[in-house]
Parts: sequence; structure tokens; C-alpha cells
Amino acid sequence: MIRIVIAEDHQALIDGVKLSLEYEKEIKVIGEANDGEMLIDLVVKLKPDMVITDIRMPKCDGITATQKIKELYPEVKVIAFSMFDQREAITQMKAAGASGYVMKNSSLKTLLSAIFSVNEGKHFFDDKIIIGDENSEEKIILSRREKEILGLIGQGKTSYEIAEVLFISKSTVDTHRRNILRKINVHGKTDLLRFAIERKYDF
Amino acid sequence: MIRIVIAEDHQALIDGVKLSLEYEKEIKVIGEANDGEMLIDLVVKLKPDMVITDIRMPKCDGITATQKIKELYPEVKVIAFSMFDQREAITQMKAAGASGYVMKNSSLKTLLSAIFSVNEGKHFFDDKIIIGDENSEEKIILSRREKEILGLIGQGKTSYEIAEVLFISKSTVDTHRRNILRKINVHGKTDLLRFAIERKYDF
DNA sequence: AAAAAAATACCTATAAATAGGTATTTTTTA
DNA sequence: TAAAAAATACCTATTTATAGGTATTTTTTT
Repeated sequence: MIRIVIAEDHQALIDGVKLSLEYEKEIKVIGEANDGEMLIDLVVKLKPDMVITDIRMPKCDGITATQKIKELYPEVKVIAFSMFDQREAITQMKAAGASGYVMKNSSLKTLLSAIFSVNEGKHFFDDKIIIGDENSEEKIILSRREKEILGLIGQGKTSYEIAEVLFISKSTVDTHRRNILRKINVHGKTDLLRFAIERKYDF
Repeated sequence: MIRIVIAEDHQALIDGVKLSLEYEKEIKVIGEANDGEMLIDLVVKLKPDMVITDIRMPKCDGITATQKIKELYPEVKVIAFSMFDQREAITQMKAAGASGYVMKNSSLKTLLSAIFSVNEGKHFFDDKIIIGDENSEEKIILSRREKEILGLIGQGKTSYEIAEVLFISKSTVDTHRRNILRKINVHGKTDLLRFAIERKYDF
């Protein structure tokens, strides 16, 4: 039996994950935290086998929480659960002692695979993550221009407005936009915006 | 001379605010922090007269940071700087010892007014904030259905998909959507989404 | 029971974003 | 210098969202 504590500030996501994990007899969710401080408290209280934690949370983020947890209980496995493929986050989570990294938009099967792998002492990093060579400092997924445009999208600007600001045609902005969607593997403005907004927080 | 430290995880916003404050001779921005921990360190190091801080930041949020700062240096004035009109945030910031609350979409004149008022020992809370009577626990701005729909929008669902989930027509969803935009006083999906996403974090 | 608020739903029209295609020029890297 | 990557730009078409209007039914509050 793998005893798990989930930390995630979106209760809806916790509910979803719990529901899916309930079908697995070998897994039991023994605690839920909505922020990093709650997570640490729960780990101290419950001594779980594993922690599945969001990276960005109120009060104390997942990286800091992981560091503390690993300091206190090195035997507790940690899987990071994040919205996007962000290599700094992966690097920092690895450094903090996490054994796995799963993206929220991956299937719950992926999460299950991660849980079982990590439980066996292995490491698990989500396939969806576009990994360069381990050495490369930071894999530039988006080009400079694409990052610039993504920033402007995050500021609420329309393609036409972005075109005006950058002195290029709307067609070009649309093309960049399409390429960004393809590169970060999302569809629709919601996820694009979530990426644009959260990438700044979610490390 | 009012010596100010700004804490905000969007460097672009810091730059904008700094630029505007530079024209004021009585104000000097003596430090910038990109997260709550940095903010506390800077306050200890620089002993500013005033702190302008975002509420949602990595590592340590603005509320916790404000509590710590007020504990250490009760004479340091704090102005909260947040994206939206969220009464829990205001309540918590007040409790933590903040003297003012300004929304990011207010004009910089508002921020200046806040700085000067707070510097004179007054309190300043942004006009844009829809305040009910001080007693009312939480002013319900959005109706239950509107909140539900906003949540689904935040999950990336289209109006049609939301209609399907709630067993109502797309027209109705669009009407609710329009009313939500009106009530929170924004235009366009970006701000709507920012509201939907950030209201969960930004307290 | 009457008034107010919330939820329902449709109409028209425009603006914005997505998705597919192609293609040229510029810049960077090997 | 040749190849690869990035930036530029247009075409078509569909879907989604915004903005204005109006109007009925249901629920809640006074």
C-alpha cells in the first residue's frame, strides 16, 4: 500500500486525482493540502510514503516544501505535479530531491506510472517534457520573438495590437502564435494564457 | 523623501511603476524584490519607509511577508498591489497590517495618491474596489451560477462546452459570460481568464 | 403577495482566434 | 559558405468570443 499526500491549491484537481487513484487498491490518499505549509504539517503528522505536490502554491511553494520534507524525511518520495513543461522547475525540483515530474495535462495513467515507478525507487519524468541534453543549461523552446509575443499575449493584447507594437503584420503575429501553440503543445487561448501567466510563477 | 521597496514578480510591472515614480522628487525606489523572501531581506537591509507589494508572489506571499515586516518594523508602511478586487485579500492584508490596497489596473495616479496618503499616516483603499458595508462578511459580486461558469471558463472550456456540462443553452452561457465581464469590469478573455485563474491564488 | 434578483434563451453583428496551407527573406549556426 | 533556424507574410475557412438588444421563467427576498 502506497500512502500518499496530495498538495495542490486547486481543490477541483485534488478531487479529480483522488477519484482516479481510488480505483487503485495499492494506493491510498491519506491527506490533502492546499498550500505548502499544510503539506509540511501533514507530512510530519502522517509520515506518508509519497507526496504529489504542485509547484506553485500559496504560503510556501512546492520546491521549498520539497526541500524541507527531504531534510526531515529523506525516505518520503516526492512527485512534482505542474501545469507546464518548465525546465527550471524540473531542475529545481530535482535539486530539492523530487523523484518525478508529471504535467497536469498528461493523462492520469502517466501519473499512475510515475507513482509506481517512483515507489520502486526509480525516477520518472514526464514524456511530454521536451528534454534537451542534460548538460544544456536551458533548452530554448520558444524563440526570442515568440517569447516576446507570448509576453504581449499575456498582457491581454490582441494579434492586431501586437502587430502594431512590433511594427510587423498581423499575419506574422498569427503565424508566431500558431507556432507557440504547437511548441508548447496546447490548443486554445485559455491554455496559452495560462502558460503566459503561470510561467512567471510556476518557476 | 519617501524611501520605497517594491515587491512584484513581474519585472515589467516593477519597471513601469519605477518609471512613473521617478518623476516624483519626494519618492525614491530604493529596492526591488521579485518574491516575498527577497522582500523581507530587503526590508531588513534597507529599512525603507514604505513597501509596495504584490499579494501573490513565489516563495512567500505578500500577506505573510507583510506580517513578518510589521512584526519586525511596525513603522514600515505597506501598500498592497493586486490584480483584482478581492475582499478576502483586502481583509487579510488589513489584518497583516497593510495601510493601503491598490489594484494593478488602476491608474498610477491612484498609486501615487495611495503613497502620499499612507505616508501621512492615513489609510488608502482603492476606489475601484466594490465595497459593501464593512460588516458584511463577503460581498457576493458574482451569483452562484456565474461563479460556476467562471470556474469552467478557467478550466479552458468554451461556452458551448460549458452549456453541455450544465445542460443549458449556449445562449445562456454567453449571457452569464457577458454579465461576469460587466460585473468584474473587464473586457476580453485575457482579463477574464486572469481573474478566473488568479482569484484562486491571489487570495 | 409583490418586488427584486437570478437564470434562462434568442436575435444580430463584429472581432478575434484557430487551423490548415504556402512562401520569401533574414539571421544564425555548423 | 552552405545549411538550419527564425522571422516575415499572405490565403482560406471555421470556431469562439464580444457587444448590443430583448424577453420569459424561476427563485429569492422583502
